[in-house]
Amino acid sequence: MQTSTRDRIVITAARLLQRQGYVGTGIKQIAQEAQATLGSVYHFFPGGKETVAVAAIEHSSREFAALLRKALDAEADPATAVDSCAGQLAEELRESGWIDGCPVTAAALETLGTDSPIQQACAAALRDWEELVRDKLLRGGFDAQDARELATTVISALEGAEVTAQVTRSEEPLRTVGRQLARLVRSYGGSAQSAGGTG
Amino acid sequence: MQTSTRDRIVITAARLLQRQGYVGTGIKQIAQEAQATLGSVYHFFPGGKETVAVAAIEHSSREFAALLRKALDAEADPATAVDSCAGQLAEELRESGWIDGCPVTAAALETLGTDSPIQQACAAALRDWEELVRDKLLRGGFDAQDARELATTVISALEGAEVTAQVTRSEEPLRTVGRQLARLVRSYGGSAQSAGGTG
DNA sequence: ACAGCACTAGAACGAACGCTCTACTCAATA
DNA sequence: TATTGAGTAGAGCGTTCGTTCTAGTGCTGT
Repeated sequence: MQTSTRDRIVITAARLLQRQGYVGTGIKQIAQEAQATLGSVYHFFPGGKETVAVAAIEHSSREFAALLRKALDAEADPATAVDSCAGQLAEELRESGWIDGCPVTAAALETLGTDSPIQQACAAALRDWEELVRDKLLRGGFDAQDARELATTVISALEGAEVTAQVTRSEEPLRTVGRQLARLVRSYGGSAQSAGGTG
Repeated sequence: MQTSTRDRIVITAARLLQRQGYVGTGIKQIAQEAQATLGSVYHFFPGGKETVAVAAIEHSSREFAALLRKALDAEADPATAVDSCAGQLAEELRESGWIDGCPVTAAALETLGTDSPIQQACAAALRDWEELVRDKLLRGGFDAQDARELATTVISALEGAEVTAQVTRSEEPLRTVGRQLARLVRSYGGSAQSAGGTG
C-alpha cells in the first residue's frame, strides 16, 4: 500500500468533511472509503470522530495554503496574483463537479456555537490563509494596515464567491470576484512598487 | 397563541437550519422548540424534513431580503449603502453571539452534490439578494454590466465576511469588507454624483 | 345529535449513528 | 517456541434519526 492507513483515513475524512460537513459524515463511511476498518480508525484516533475531524481539517488547511502560496508566488503583481487565485479556484471547482469547495467552511458553520477543537482548527486555517495574502501584499510594497484590510477582504470574498459558485454551479462568481478584487487592490497606489495610504 | 402552529414550525426550523445546518437539525427538535408535536409537523408538511427545510429557507430568504432592502434604501449613495449593510450584519451577528449568520449557507453546503429542492431554494435566495444590490446600483446610475459584477462581488464578499466573522467571533471582517466594498464601488465613476434622490 | 374535518398527541418502527469490545493476524524479539 | 505489541476486523451496545401509525380533541355545518 502506498499511503499508510492513518494517512488514508485523514485524507478521506478531509474530502468527506469538505463535501458533507461534520454531522453529515460518519465514522463508518470514513473507514469504508479509506479502505480501513472501524477498529483502525479508533486505533489511530482514540479521541473519536472529533479527533479525526481536527486532523482532517488541519490537513486540508495545509493543502489549501500550499495551493494559495503557489498561485500567489506565480505572479509578481499582487492584484494579478489575487485574480489568478480566483481563477485557479474556479477551475478546480468546476473539475470537481462543484462539490470540492472550501475545505473548512462546512465544518466551521456546523460547530459555531461551540468552542470545540474543530472550530479552533477552522479559525486557525482562515488566519493562516489571510496571512499568506497579507504577506504577498506587504512584499508588494503595501502599507501594513492596507495589506491587512485587503487580505481580510480577499479571503472573505474568495470564500463567499466559492460558495456562490458552488450553489449556482458556475465559474462566473469566482471569475467576477477575482476581477473586482484585482481592481480593488490596484486602487491602492496603482502598481506593485508604490505604497497606498488612503485609509 | 399569536402565531399559527405552521408559522412557528417554519420560523423555528429556519433558525435551527441557520445555526446547525440541515443534517444537524432534527424534526423532533424542530417540533419541540416550536412547541408543536411530530404529528403537527407531518400534518403541515407531508413531504417530511426536506419540505420543512425548503419552507424555512424560503422564509429566511424573504426575511434577509427585507433587511437588505431596508439597509440599501436608507442610504442614497450605493457605496455608503453597501457599507451600511455590512455594518448592520456585523451588529446583528454580534448580538446573536456569532451564531445567526447567513440563513442559507450552512444548508446549501450540505446539499451540494444533490439537485435537491433545498439546493434550489438556496440558489434562488442568493439570486434574489444579488438582484437587490444590482438594482440599487442601477438606480445609482451604474452601467448594467458594472452593476451586475459589483452585485455578485458584494453578495459574495458579505457572505464570506459573515462566515469569517462568525468563526473568529469578531465584527472586524464585516467592518473591513464593508469599507473595502464601498471603496470598490466608488472606484466606478466617482461617488453619488448622479441620481441623488431616488424616490 | 352526529358526521366531517383540521389538528394534536405520542408510541413504535427500521435504519443509522458514535463508540466499545473481543478476537484475530503477523512480524519482531527472546 | 513463546510472547508481545501494532494493527486489522467487525459484532454489538445504547441512542437517535426520519417516518408512519393509530387514537383523540375541538370546532363546524346540518
